[in-house]
Amino acid sequence: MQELVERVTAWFGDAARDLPWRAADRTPWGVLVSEVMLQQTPVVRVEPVWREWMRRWPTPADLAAAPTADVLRAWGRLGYPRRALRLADCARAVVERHDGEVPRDEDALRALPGVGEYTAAAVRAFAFGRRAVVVDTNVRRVQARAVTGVALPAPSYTAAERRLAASLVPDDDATAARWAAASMELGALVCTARVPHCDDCPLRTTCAWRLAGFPADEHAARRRTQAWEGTDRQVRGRVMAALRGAESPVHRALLADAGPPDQLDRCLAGLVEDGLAETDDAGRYLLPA
DNA sequence: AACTCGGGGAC
DNA sequence: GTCCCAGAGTT
Repeated sequence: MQELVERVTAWFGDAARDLPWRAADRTPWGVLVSEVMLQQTPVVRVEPVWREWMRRWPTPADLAAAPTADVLRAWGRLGYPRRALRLADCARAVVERHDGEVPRDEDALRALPGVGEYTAAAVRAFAFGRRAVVVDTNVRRVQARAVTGVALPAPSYTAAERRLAASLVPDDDATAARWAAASMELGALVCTARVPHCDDCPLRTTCAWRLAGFPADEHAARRRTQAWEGTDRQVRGRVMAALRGAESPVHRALLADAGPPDQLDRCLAGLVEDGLAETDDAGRYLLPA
């Protein structure tokens, strides 16, 4: 085994966080739910929502039968609520296509709503203990620094990164699955984006970025922070927060604080189009049944 | 390849 | 105010 893998997996033995979707009594469905919730959302915010979600809907069949309004309220403020719709669609697909059991086959996983390249690989590794090339934002950063010797990976995932990641994955299932969890954990806890904790890193003596003298990020100029103030996403978020909190359908006039009239209309139409909201016969807005 | 899609905590 | 977070789907 490569020394890189050995050092990181050994470190993981002591440093691994005690997360509920890693517990001995975890289920493949619980792992899948956690992965969807964790898409672009930090662990600390997901954990309490995941616990309540799994208590309420422990199996795909349970979630498949839940009203959309309940699903969206339970999703709460995790963000990107379309993920909640896809997760419910995913539960129905698991029930219909796979007799209620999360499939182990990578192609079958990828065919599920809300499951892309990363999530399919993560479920393979973490739910079933199988070999998979699991590359998230943490792994990209760890290999960019430790192997390639640059401060941060390119803005978008490249074929070269995928090839490098594949070359690092150990051959046997158990070690590969452990490497996947360990390399992600290193990026999340030590090899962090803003202020890396190199003194605590198991790779501090071999890290290519460190040995090169911590060269600056070459892509810094091209990274554009996503605008937020005044965007449709902000307005949509305000509308969804209002609908989640409402006990009865909401008249458009009561949503006027969410944004300027034209933008509000556009966002309302978009939310209806996305299946995140609907209107009653009086033209008021509510979460879908 | 570029774009859209939330929300909040750390700095 | 800026950055970043276990990405996916659409165009």
